[in-house]
Amino acid sequence: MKNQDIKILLVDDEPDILEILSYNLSSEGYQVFTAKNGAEGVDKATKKQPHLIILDVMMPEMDGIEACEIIRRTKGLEDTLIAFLTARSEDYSQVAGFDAGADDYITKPIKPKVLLSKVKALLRRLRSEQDAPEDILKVGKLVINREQYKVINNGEELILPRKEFELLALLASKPDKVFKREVILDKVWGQEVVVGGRTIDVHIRKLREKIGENHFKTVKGVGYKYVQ
Amino acid sequence: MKNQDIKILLVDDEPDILEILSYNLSSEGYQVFTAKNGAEGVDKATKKQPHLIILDVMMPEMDGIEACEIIRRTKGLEDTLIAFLTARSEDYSQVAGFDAGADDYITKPIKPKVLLSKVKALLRRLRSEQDAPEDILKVGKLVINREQYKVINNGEELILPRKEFELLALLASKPDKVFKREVILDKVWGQEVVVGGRTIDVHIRKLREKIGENHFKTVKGVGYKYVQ
DNA sequence: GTAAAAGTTACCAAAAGGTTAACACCTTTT
DNA sequence: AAAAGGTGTTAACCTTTTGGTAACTTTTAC
Repeated sequence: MKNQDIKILLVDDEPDILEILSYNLSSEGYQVFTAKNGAEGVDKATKKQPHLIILDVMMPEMDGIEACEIIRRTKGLEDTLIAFLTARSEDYSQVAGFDAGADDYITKPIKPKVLLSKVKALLRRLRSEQDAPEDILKVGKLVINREQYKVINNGEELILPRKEFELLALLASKPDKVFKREVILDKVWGQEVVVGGRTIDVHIRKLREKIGENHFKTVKGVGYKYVQ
Repeated sequence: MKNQDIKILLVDDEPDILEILSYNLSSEGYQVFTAKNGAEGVDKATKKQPHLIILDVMMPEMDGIEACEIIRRTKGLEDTLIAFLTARSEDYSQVAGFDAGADDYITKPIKPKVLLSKVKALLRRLRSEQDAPEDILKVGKLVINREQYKVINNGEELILPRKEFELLALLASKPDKVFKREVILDKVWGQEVVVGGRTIDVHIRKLREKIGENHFKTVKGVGYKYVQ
């Protein structure tokens, strides 16, 4: 995404601050909108759907924290980035602000360089961020990262093919539990798919080769289990 | 377990971070302790026995990974949950950290929502490990784990073939109750299967060999029962 | 004492799983 | 476009485990 496509909303009651920020951000190519108080800020946020909102904490009538809370509860704006503008001394507001859902702080007096680097950092996050808590499974020396489709065994990073990964993830999700062959087929292959009688075995074989022979126990007539 | 009963230790050299984390966790009701460096962290961990430790990776003197390794080797803290605080980019440390025994990662900059959901997820693990109702049957010195298809008799672990396991599980499910031969056939073999007249006897014989002669009483003309 | 029921043992066939190689089918690289 | 490589599956063959039976002995109940 280019800077020209990025919308930033500034909310502050001091026209000087608005002007300084606006100038600096505009000259980097960002689309800049402004609002003079919290209420107007909320209104413009809804209408313009900005990517980033820079909110002064101290404002008459509706302060930044209150505005932030409203924005966070507004549909379509839950994931909008919000940075607070605050005087360095106002320590209390930092805490309260993070609680309200702030993503970062910009302290006054504003240094253009710092401002721009913070904005860039925040927008970088916008691109990469997935808010879902990471899906990590750890069993002994084995770490399975479902999000990254990656396995670390004894500190060694492995990339497994999908079926092997899913089979491993299933078995390791409950160490020691025996998973019946039918359950494995259901969870890894899906209930409609029909595969031969040796298919699971072959995949187990590959996992034993890669992760270690002794981690996969066979329970004859039932299925397999993962043990540490 | 209520939040008031849960102890969380924060270890970071930056007072700001400690304050933000502390504020957010306290307001959820958790008991929060803090330490300013790795050494102090290890010390407080030993004294306070927290349920969860949030450790900054980058700290002067003793870093988080070193502290983690020490904690993992400390008696009584082997099962404490440990989460690392790390900058998103430091990918290498993820590998090293998991190797050192970390349970999860929290990336900076810290979003209170993400932090709290991660903490909740981790603590959910703590709870489910403790009070998950496992499929375990205990009869005297005999422990039958249906989920793991495993039997422990007098502390000795046995792996029984399926038919023997199921026969034992059936009889032990109601100690002293006599199971008629027809009932045993029905439950263990299934109603369609036809087997010879000595089949059950042979399996009982094998169980007597493995579990102990005197636990299996014959009731002539009726069936068998398991007694302690 | 006798017949029915259960115990015992050894043996065997079937079942289950292990192993390997080959194959179609993709995807990526050249 | 061809070559190379990866993936998922199957077929064929091998090994081990298992479940069951036959044949015989012992115990129990009447």
